[in-house]
Amino acid sequence: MKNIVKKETTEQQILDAAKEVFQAKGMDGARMQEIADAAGINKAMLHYYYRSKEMLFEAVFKSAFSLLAPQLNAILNDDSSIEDKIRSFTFNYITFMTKHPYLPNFIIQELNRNEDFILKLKENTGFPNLEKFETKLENEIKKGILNPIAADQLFVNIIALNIFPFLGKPLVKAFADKDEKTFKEFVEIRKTDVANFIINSIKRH
Amino acid sequence: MKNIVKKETTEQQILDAAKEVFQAKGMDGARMQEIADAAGINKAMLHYYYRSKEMLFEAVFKSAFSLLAPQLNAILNDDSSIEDKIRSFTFNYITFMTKHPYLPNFIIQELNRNEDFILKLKENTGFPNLEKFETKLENEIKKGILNPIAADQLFVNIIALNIFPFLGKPLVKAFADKDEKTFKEFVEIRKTDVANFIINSIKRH
DNA sequence: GTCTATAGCCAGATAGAC
DNA sequence: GTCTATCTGGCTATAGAC
Repeated sequence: MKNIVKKETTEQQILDAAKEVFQAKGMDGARMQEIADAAGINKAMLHYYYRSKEMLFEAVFKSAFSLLAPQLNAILNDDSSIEDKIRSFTFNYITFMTKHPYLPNFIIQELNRNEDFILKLKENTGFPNLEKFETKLENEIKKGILNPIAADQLFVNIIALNIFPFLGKPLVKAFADKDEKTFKEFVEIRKTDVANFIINSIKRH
Repeated sequence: MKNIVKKETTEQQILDAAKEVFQAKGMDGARMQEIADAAGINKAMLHYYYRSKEMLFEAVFKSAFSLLAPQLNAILNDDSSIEDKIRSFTFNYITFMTKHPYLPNFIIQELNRNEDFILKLKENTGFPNLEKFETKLENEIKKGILNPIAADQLFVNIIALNIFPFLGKPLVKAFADKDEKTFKEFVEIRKTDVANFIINSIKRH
């Protein structure tokens, strides 16, 4: 029986350190030396395990995106009502992002830097798509529960309202004169307010 | 009388080229050589006019932000009703961004990279603030025209819905299966749809 | 003001000992 | 597998001719 001590493999230590540095500095701003220091090992090890900076970055990026995709699929593919989807997504997403504040900016920035990444991601099974969401939405509109709205527009509205405060955090803090503490409170309120805002707009009165 | 030929100064040529390259690649990804090539002049000239890469970047950044700020002030400081503010802002902003698609991503990315920039910007007069918007909003809520909502939350919702599709363009294209043409149509629809979406949510029925 | 040439540095990658 | 030392190329910045 082996000791059950917290003994991560070197490979995993590197990946963790790389996540931290890449997410804070981006591909171009990150330095291999800084990643090595953060991992507490030698720079040569990075190349031993991941061959090149580019390949290490891709490993980090895929790992980051694979955290985000299930969040989106949850709203797109479960069977609850549109209203329930919106409420649970908003709450879960903001809770999740509070724990990973660098994540949205990292993904957006790198997707804009290199359009090919998105093609690689789409090859994977489990890449989010709107089909089920659209069917469900049209159904509820037909029933008169919701006002007419296009599925793509509604979906983009939902993720815009949830993601933007994290992307534009410095802007939001500056415009609305918030420090770290009041920004946290601002985001906390959104866990329920954003869903109310959306539902108020689309629900038939 | 001098010839009225299109003869920009070298300094302006450099700034234009730098805008293009910095906005596409970011501070870390941009290369002085590429900027020189885009300007059709020598690399040494960049340093002659702007001293260093950092200073050239700051000139570009300030110039970019000074395009964005008046857009925001328009909604915050004019005297029309909240509903009219939202309708005109949405239309104007999306029209403007269609012509400067790299702008939002550039500003957001660099603000996240270097938090000090926002402090420098706030020193300028004309930096957007919510005071007038908040007063106006509270007034209309009191009158019973609008449902209660906090000014900061509403303002962030408005800019989120307008800016996000440009920030997350690769994501939006991938999720909703759009090419360049259908993405343009999608954005075109938002010029009026986003305002309707917001007003529908906050207007008293 | 504009160019060519080059200094000086720094980062990614590898060779090779252990 | 892990380290130290080093190669190699590319980048910012400047010196100096015109």
